[in-house]
Amino acid sequence: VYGGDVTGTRWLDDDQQRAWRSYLRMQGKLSAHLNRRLQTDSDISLADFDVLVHLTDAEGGRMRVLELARVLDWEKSRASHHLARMQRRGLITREECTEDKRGAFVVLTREGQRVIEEAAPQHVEVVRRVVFDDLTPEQVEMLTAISRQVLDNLESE
Amino acid sequence: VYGGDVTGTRWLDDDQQRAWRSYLRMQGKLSAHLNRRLQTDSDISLADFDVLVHLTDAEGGRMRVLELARVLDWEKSRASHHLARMQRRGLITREECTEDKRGAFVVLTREGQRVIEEAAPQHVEVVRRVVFDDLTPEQVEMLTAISRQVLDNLESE
DNA sequence: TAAGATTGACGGATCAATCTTG
DNA sequence: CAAGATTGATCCGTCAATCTTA
Repeated sequence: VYGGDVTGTRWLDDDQQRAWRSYLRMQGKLSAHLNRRLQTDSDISLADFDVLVHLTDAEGGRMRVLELARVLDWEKSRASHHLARMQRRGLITREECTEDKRGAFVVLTREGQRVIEEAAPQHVEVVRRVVFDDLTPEQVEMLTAISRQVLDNLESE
Repeated sequence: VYGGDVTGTRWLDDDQQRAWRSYLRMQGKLSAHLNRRLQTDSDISLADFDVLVHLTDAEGGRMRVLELARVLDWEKSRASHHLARMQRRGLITREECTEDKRGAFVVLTREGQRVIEEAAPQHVEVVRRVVFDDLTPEQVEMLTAISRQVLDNLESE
């Protein structure tokens, strides 16, 4: 379809089609792989991982729900549902916010800390091996440039 | 976390971290955007789109379920569930396979055909505008190379 | 009324179990 | 038993509605 020709639409040329199909295939397989590894190695999802990473980086291992949603680029309801599941599994807790009684803090538990410390090195190792070990510095730079260009274009859509 | 330094793990260097974070952000926003546009413009998901595209390209608009799952790189149960939903919405039908009575054909309906013909040009337009219009031919080539390298590495994991 | 957050309903994805035909 | 396919349970993500406090 990306290369058809029926109407006046401007389709993709051959190189662009090749790039687009490779990208789609790669991104699907890569995220599936990272998720699977994280799940089998550390019993968490990529989403759990991201939450734990951000909490670890935050002062006192605590963050407001909306702040977390903002940095992760998640809808607030997604954050709420996800945090509820993580709380059930003992990875985080909630604490009430005394200054603003509408708000809530998300707090990393001991167990959550243990899990992320175990998971992070293995995860980075996989990312390095699968993505970066065989890319030249020039390709790495280009990947950044391309991603940023696309992000820019998305902003102005 | 991708840049921490606690154990003997080899972490990512600054350029790699920058590239990885940009990529993750880009891929999340891009797929969200494409899905949202397809949903609001044509009332289908990206997954529906892919199914319809492959059926359109197939002889007689018909394909075996497992064949479809293979080209889309989906689990067979995902295919089954997804096709059931698409059938409920009238986009496809199932026909029994006379040669091998275990199997089933998935067939594009008139409505499915109408929908994909309406959706495709708009979708390609968005992809071109958001991804390709501002990339140099060199960057397009590099995107293909990077994607293929990562796919290769995934094969041998 | 708006901001911070949770809830419920529903479509989507995965896994294991199942059913039917080869 | 294996291959083609469906089903049910369960988890995830989105949307709209809701609840509470500012």
